[in-house]
Amino acid sequence: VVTVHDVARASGVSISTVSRALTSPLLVAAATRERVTRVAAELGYRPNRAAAGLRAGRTGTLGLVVPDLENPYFASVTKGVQSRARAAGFGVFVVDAEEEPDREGVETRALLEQTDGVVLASPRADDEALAALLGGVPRSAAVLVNRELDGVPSVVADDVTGAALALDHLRSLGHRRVVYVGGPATSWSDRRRREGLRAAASAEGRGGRGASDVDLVELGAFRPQVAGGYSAADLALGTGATAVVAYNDLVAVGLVERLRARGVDVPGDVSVVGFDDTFVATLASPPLTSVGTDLRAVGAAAVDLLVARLAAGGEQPEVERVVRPTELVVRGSTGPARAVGQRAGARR
Amino acid sequence: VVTVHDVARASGVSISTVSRALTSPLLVAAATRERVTRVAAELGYRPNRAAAGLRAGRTGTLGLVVPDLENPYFASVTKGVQSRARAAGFGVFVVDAEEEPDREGVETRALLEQTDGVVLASPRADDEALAALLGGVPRSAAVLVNRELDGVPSVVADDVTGAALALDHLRSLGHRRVVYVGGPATSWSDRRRREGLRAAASAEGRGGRGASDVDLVELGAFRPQVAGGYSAADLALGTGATAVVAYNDLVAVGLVERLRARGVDVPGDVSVVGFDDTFVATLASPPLTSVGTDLRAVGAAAVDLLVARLAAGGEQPEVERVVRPTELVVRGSTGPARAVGQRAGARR
DNA sequence: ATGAAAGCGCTAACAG
DNA sequence: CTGTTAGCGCTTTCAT
Repeated sequence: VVTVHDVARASGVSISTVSRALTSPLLVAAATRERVTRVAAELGYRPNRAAAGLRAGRTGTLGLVVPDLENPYFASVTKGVQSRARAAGFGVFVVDAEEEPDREGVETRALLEQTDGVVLASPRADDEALAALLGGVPRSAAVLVNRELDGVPSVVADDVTGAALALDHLRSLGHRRVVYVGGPATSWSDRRRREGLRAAASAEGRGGRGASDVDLVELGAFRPQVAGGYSAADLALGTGATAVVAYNDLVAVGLVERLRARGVDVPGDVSVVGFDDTFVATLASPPLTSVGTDLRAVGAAAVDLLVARLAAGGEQPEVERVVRPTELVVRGSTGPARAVGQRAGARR
Repeated sequence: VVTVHDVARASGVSISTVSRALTSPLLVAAATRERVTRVAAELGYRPNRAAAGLRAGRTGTLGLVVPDLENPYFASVTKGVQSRARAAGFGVFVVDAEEEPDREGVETRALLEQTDGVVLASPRADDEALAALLGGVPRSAAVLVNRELDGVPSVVADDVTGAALALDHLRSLGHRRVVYVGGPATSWSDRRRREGLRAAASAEGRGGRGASDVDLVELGAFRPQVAGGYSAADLALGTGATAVVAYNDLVAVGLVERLRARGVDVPGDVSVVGFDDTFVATLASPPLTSVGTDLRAVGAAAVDLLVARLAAGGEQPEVERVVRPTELVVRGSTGPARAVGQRAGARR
């Protein structure tokens, strides 16, 4: 392995000049800098991050904790974090907490001490535990993704608006009774999505009829998986709603599956809207209308926040809350509401 | 941050004893060891990996390079690597090479020097470049996943057998003309899958009719995405085959999509088999029959290999090649071959 | 069995 | 602008 000493010897300067030439180019004469840089390249010198960090107090590393890497949602966030971090010169320690709040806590704590900062995506811990975890963060910084907490910078998608978009879309298709198949009670986004739906449902429609014209029925906590949607389908159908908004794309897929099995056509008889707009939405049949956001951009924004705080050093900027726009992507799973009583019976 | 010094002071011993008590328990008196351990826990001491590695020459870190984190295949491998590495006390640097061979090379090289070892999943580089990259690996170890190369330990799925299973399955359903919609020409697994299909096609059927009873038609390189399958569908149909084996699940989904759009029923008119058995296979409609392997186990096995080599130190064990079993998961996309001429015309 | 001391590779004062 | 000198936190001889 080639070290600063090798480069120093080969270019006839001291090791500190090598270090400076490579990390603070402005502090060394142009000629020297150029020579050192060239020699370093020739020798294939690569600074040892661990050593650099040990002395400088930084590690050049960021941590990322996600609940489940196999979930496309987090895969995208991870990709965004990874990519932006690399561009900023940081390596990324990725940890999969396997949906366990305890592991999440332990791993986050460990990362906070071994990295310059950590991105915590959709933490499963409750507010109290989270506050305790991130409370006395000294030199390391933490940024939340898809979750907000007092005093902690965060990047979230504008789910409230997104949910409203979904409801307005259904309203414009003539749906007057919409059911929401919700996710885990502890889910922060679930709360936001409900909020948005309620607000949009109680607001006047575009038609300006003066009073709310859409009934919103909210269903309880279902598992955020295909199985959850499958389980919820009969209940949803029983409400007499002509449209369903699902907690996420997977739930939507489960809903569609069960509805079809019962002979209910989507979108002919019932429209279904998903959330997150992961590639699952495009794969499903029919392809799902879904509310999504650019998840890689979310991850990248989180890194930006982190890097900004690190660069700021002592004088921390005020706690920033980035809200990324959401958009409704209309695909084949939503269509005009069928007039009441017009629904076809079970087929097949 | 609490360091060895703090623990040493609080427990009345020297820092070297603390270090030993925590890393080589056998070298210190039971009583001392216990006290130090307890104090360390009370103080919430967490060893600084960078510092430990600097002196000891290890980093306690593994690297993982994948072509695309959003690809469910690699998401699973990553999960397996992450999980096993953690269990073995290693952190994992994850790098997404974004399908670019150049970045792959650069990142791998960087990781090789900053970590104790790296797992290289499905490298896109050709044999030559790969050999150059991994050739003079000094102290760091490298393990390949889903790829083999002389002198480098690897973990691969038994795609040859898997492909044969798929073909036998189709044969048993009465299919006598099967088309393979292949992936990128540079893909190592593509070659193995073709091999397996050819071998099975040219072998006698279960019926022991003495001569090959299945025609295998191989189609050229298609993009390993849904779009690739969509593009290949018409060509595949034109061969007169009653069954299609796709390079992977995504391609299979694209095939099904286009076939259906043309009024060809799956599996009624044509059977389709995917590869990898990612969750895409379960989400598709109909759910895909697919050849898969436990990808998390693949990732875990790669870490095992790496850790074993690291533990071995000087006397490196011989180059191991782990071949993980594949299995055929039969779902709704395959069915009995329809008698010739019986295929229904375009519907809908 | 334990302590003292010497660095791992690098950066950050501190002097020139 | 550049060289010298201390260490960062830890492991590991080398003594004892």
